[in-house]
Amino acid sequence: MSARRPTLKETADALGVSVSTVSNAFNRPDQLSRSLRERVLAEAARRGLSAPDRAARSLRRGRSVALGVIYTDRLSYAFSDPGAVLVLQGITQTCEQAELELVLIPRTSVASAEATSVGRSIVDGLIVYSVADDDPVLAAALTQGLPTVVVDQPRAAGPPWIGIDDEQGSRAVCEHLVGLGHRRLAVISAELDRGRVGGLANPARQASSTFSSTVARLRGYRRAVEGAGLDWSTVLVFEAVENSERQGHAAALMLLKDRPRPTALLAMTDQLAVGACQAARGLGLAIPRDLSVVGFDDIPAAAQHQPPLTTVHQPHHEKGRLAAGLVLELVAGQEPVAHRQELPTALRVRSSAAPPPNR
Amino acid sequence: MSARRPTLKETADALGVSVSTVSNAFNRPDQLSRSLRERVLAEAARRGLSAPDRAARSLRRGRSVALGVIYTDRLSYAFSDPGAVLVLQGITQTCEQAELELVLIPRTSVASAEATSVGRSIVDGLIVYSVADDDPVLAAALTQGLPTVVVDQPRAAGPPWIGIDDEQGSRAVCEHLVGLGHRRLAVISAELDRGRVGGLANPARQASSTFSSTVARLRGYRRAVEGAGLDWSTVLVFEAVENSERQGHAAALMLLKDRPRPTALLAMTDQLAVGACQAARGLGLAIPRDLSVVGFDDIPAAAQHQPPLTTVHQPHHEKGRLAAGLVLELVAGQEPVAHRQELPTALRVRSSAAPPPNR
DNA sequence: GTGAAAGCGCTAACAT
DNA sequence: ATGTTAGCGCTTTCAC
Repeated sequence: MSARRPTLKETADALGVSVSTVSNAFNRPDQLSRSLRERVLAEAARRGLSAPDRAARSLRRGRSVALGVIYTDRLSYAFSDPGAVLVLQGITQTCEQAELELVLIPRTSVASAEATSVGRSIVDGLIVYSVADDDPVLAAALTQGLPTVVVDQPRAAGPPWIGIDDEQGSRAVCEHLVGLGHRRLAVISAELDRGRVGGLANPARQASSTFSSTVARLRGYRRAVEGAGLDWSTVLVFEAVENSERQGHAAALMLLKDRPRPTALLAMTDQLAVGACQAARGLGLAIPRDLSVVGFDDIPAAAQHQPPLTTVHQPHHEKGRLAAGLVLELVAGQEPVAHRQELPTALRVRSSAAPPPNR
Repeated sequence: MSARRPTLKETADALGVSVSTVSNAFNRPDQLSRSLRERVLAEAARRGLSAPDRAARSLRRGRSVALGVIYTDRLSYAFSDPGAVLVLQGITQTCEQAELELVLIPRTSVASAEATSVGRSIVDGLIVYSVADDDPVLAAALTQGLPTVVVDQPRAAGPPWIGIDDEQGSRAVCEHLVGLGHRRLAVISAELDRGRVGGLANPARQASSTFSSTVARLRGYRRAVEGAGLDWSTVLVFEAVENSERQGHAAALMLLKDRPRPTALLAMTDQLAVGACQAARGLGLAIPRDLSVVGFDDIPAAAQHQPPLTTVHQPHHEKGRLAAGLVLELVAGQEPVAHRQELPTALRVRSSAAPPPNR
């Protein structure tokens, strides 16, 4: 690995021209004669200089050619969440078209100032994806004046926002269950706050949640439950500490201990639902005969699952595409057409939910 | 969105101290008194300056705090390939631990000099993942002296390499099929070259492939076929132009037209295999009764598939982790312990392959 | 413990 | 059509 990166100046000196000529050869072909430009580019290539240094260019121009993404907590989790992968794909697609790099920014564990750093010049705009209401990263980005859009959470954020109507979606699945005749329900919830306590969460803890999508979905369930004349306080809520089948499994095991046993499980994500199904099966319960399980997200695996999961569809890919497009508008200095875009969800009735047993 | 990003100088002036003091407050806490540091940091925070400008810092220091990834062709495809997603997750995990950003670098369609640009200072190291032998991007990175490691392809690359023994893996599945009694085989191949012609590929075209993993897998199949005393030229090879179920579907439709009909399909990826299964089913063929189908990769969906896919397992996640670790060593200036790491594959016998019918 | 000054590599305004 | 020049915002000796 050689030491120094070739520079414009070097190339210029070798050719006996000025740096700006070399710079122009790269940036403004029309500013010099065709032949000179070719000579310059050839010499540059020979020296391994395929383009001007990015850091210097960014510093000088005051902007880079990249978008950043910040995801809740551990960045690597984004890749184990099929929904997040689709969102990222949508974002990437837009970046690709705009020939922009995509910078995945990890959250450092340390709570230093550095930790919330999202300096301009390394990215021109930022997508803050699914972050807690009290996450300092949003404020940091905003005070820096970095063009920022929020995806999903926090819902109440000041900057442009793209997400779905979580409450409506969760209410729809829950009403479906209630409509089927279920009266004993239990919820497998996503994270309630950054503390991620996990386990059974009483109403007080539910109320203190700082993940606004979680809050909204919980509210949707609750509305449906109370709409059916049932008492929300009888509905057990288990907080999963991460979106994984493992947690869904653990949650179901816990919830199914309750007596009389719930006849339906409302999982806040499909992955949690899948894990719950496994747990139920391990307990000898057939789905949907002995137990109904519904999810949320409609990840690709939901339809493949046995039995196919009844769930709430949301346009992940679209969400990503639109979010990236919105940041681009912001970066370009345009006033975005739509400051808040709430994308529709749709109940997907498949076969993991059926009327409760012995009825 | 405010105009300018706050600077160290501004903060320094407001406080009546020098820029270097502010810089020290961020970078070398021990260089100033505790109280001054606190005052500085407070003032900085008030101005929305959470950290020094990244571009300026990178320029000055000669390095950034990021790794880059370049993936074949369209970056967004990486997110629709479950194997690639796992590799990215592995990479991300290592980045996270090292508190490094991950830059996904799109390939620009234009074949300009700019297109192959991977300037230092925006990334400290580069992972070139699954790229054609003749892809100019590798040479560009190398002549720039950017610490680079290759994952999967090209296999013969000069820089450190991490991948699997493709030939051994494909040979193993194919021998499995031959051992089951299959004599009429057909192959659904991954891309043969950057041109991506698609469709049936004769031996000449097969031989001209510039994707070295594809070449190796093809060779593995061939060895197994010839090892059984069969003639490779009777084995139809269909080139898929992308790794998708769709292409697998199209390929199978084509290959199953041949008479006598193949009794087994060797798909070079699980996604192609899944698509092939769908096509076969559409033709009224039961798997594995009427047709055996095997894949490669052992993506998570392979085991979930109906029927569970017989395939070749490879450690995607591990590959990503190790690759990122290797770049890190290079960046640190260390001579890497292992310059070439060939990770093991393992045949996973499940139920999508069985003895051929009427035998 | 704090400040002054040089310069990282580049671009863009201005000269020629 | 090409060159000169002044910084972009920061880090880092080196003085004090």
